[in-house]
Amino acid sequence: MSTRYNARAVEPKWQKLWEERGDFLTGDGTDGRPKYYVLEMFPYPSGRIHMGHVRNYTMGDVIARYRKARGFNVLHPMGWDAFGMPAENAAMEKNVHPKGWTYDNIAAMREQLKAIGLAIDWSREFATCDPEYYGHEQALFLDMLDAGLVSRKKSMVNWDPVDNTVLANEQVIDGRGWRSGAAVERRELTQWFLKISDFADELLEGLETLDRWPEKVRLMQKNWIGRSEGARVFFELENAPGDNGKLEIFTTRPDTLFGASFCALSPHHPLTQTLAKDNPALQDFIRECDRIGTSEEAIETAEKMGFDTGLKARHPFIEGKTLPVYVANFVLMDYGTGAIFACPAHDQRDFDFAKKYGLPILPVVTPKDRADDTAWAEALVAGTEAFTGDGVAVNSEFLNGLDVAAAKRAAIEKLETLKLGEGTVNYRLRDWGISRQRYWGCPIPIIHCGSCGIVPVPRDQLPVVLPDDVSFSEPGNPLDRHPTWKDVDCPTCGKPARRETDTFDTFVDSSWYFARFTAPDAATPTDKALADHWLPVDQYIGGIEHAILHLLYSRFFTRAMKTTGHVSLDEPFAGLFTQGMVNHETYRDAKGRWVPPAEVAIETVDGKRVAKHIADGTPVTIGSVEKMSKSKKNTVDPEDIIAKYGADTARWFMLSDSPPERDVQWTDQGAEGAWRFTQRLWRMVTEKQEELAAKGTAMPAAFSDGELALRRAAHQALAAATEDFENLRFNRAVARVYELANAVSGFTASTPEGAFAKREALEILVQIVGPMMPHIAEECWEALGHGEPLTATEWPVADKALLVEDSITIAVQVNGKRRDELTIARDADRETVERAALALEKVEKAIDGKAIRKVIVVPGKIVNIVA
RNA sequence: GGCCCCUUGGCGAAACUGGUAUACGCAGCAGACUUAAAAUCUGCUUCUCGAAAGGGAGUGCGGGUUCGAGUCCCGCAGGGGCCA
Repeated sequence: MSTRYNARAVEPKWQKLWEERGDFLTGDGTDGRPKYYVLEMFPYPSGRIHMGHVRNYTMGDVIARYRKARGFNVLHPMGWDAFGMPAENAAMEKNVHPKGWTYDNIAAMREQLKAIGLAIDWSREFATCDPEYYGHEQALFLDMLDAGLVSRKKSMVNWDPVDNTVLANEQVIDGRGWRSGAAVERRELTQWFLKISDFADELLEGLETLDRWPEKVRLMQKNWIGRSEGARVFFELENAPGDNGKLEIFTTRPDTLFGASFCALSPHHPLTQTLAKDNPALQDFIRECDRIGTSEEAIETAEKMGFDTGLKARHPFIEGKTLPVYVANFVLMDYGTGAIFACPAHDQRDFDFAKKYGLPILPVVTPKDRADDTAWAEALVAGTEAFTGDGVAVNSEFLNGLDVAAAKRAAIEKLETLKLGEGTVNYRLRDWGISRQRYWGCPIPIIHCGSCGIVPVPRDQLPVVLPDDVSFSEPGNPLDRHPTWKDVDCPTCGKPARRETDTFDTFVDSSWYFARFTAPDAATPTDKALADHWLPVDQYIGGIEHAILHLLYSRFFTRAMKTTGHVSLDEPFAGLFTQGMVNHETYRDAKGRWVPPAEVAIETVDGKRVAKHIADGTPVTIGSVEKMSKSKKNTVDPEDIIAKYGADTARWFMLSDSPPERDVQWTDQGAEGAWRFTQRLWRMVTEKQEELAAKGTAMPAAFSDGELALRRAAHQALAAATEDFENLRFNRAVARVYELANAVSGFTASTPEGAFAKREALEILVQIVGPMMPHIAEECWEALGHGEPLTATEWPVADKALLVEDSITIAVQVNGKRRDELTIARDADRETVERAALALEKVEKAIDGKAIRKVIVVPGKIVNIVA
């Protein structure tokens, strides 16, 4: 009955059957099975899936199918992160409506995802641009507003003067808008904020409980939150205008106050703004600073610049000493208080600044072993680097002799006594600005009334729906330009008022979708009982690029939803897995243009790989291996691969070779290899079926050595692969499959016992393959005579008795060097093992008559003879 | 600059808790089958000396701990990430 395995015919057959049977529909969770929620980060509907999606969703699918077979009630949903700029760009470039473009893309991508054969409950699907979904999001926002978790304040933004829109920092490239190319300006805008910083400590402490998250991600979030202990210090100003008698600064190094040589204000500090009013030179300076952009990195790497305000600040500890006050470009308004005192000897930025403007550098901390070393201090002042390490305070009156930590405490104590400051904790984490001046996003449900001020849209009027009749012919926000949409009567006083025309940052949409999946049709944002049943997500899978923003926002949102009564937990994702990227070689033609892999033919000439154009044979240069990207054209289209080899092959290749957290390189040979294995598996099951015992044959009482070896191989592979699935080590599970397949291939059944062993091994093989290549596994399962699909079949259990060998082979070392090996009964005692080891000819030769000083016997592992 | 991670054959990689380094795959080589090719099957494939038997070296580099180190510790180099 052996024919070639035809994936193109077989895969749709099983996909149809699973759907008809409703195999992947999740009930309400009340059937008594333990729950398991597996989720992959939902895709942006760009219109086409890419290999990264295939890898991501295949991993989640293996987990979903494996858990289902293990008796869990699995929730594995799919949806669309459907708001965002690309839809508006398409509208501008191709004259299509964002809505139509998005839903068309969703339809196309849904079909592509379905072709991968994912075990997904499609009945729960939604898109974040569905008015139903974003209406609930608006309700959540209003709940948060009521709970005091929302604020409205002015903040600095990157403003693109051509597109008339705010840009995120990552959309500013070399100071220019990524789309328009216009020089980006810093502007102060009034925006809506979610008070994530209220949760800074909680989000930090919560990281400790996430023991199934990668250490790397937890560390990144910890750094991002950036908790630092320090002090606020009030400097009295001698000649400040108006009521600006005190300057409040934040410092993490109050121990270096005696080394202070100047104070510095952010260009956006209120005092700076006051001073600038009648100082054109300062106005020019501020403008120059603004040209650098808003990112910390840009500001850090820019050359230090300062402007002397002429103000003098009184030193809190030193009677009669005053410090000049500068405006400096490296001081951030958003961090601390927007003002600092500078100790050049012990801070690199202060040091660079002091050198440039000829300000004093006074070392007040020295390394512990250099306490009296004036030469060291002179060298520091003359050099180029500040000393930021731990040490001992000097030239600091009451702090002298204390180490940095003790000096900090003493300095804070003194400041508090003098009422000139206090110890405080500062966070790098800032509140989350969620206003975007864009059309394709969730409208912020607020009405601005001339009399009543800011009025929330009444809940019975939700959702505030985006208007369809908008134009993209000119830049700016189409909502703002719409002739009638923003005109509305004030819900409170009834007078004409105006809708908020900003929409939410799309990260808001993705901060709670995992909760909505637990009850996608609920009339409220969540059905609390169901959310509490299904959450947290047991295994979340996605790219490392979301290590901070999406994951931190979701953790915050979950807490905010708990505060507002929508869920009962703090941490939404119990387990997190960050998968690596899919890479491919790059190719360029003679003119340096990128060439897609599909247009390149590769041959081996004299052992070297040589590439040329398929079309005309012109030479192509093989470049480095990089992440698949449109710009480098080194992409492989999953649709092409599925059309050529089938989904199982693509899935198998994505799981083999590289560990899932690491990058994987797509190669044609690798894909060929995966395809060859599908064919081999099919042949193993369908050829020589006369060697197989009938289905359901009772286990014989005894087996020959060879038969027992095959049974052992099967059960050992099963036990190992089971553990690999538990730990998401898919590449190792793949290796187990190959090992077992090799064992089956090398076995010929010539007895009834052998026939039993071969069927047993083949069935186990197919079952291990099942979660990874579900279609061919079903086809094999059917060919083995099973009427019930594999999808509805329980995971097999390995026979423990077959996992241990009676006799084992251990290495025998002499002086730590392996000389021979020894096969001996598993339960042999130490003496027996030692005697057998010493009797080995090679061992005797290696000992060479020397006296044996010690024999180390580790049962089941090794013998080491020290001579 | 600080913190963190990584470095194993020609390549992707495996090695449980410190115990036979290189499983499994790819590529390559040789052979079988075939009129031929493809497909398939069998064998070989860390380096090195050797006809072989057998020996020596070997997990980026240099040290250390240990009976024993890919694995633990210290230093260095290269690559990557995050923060500055």
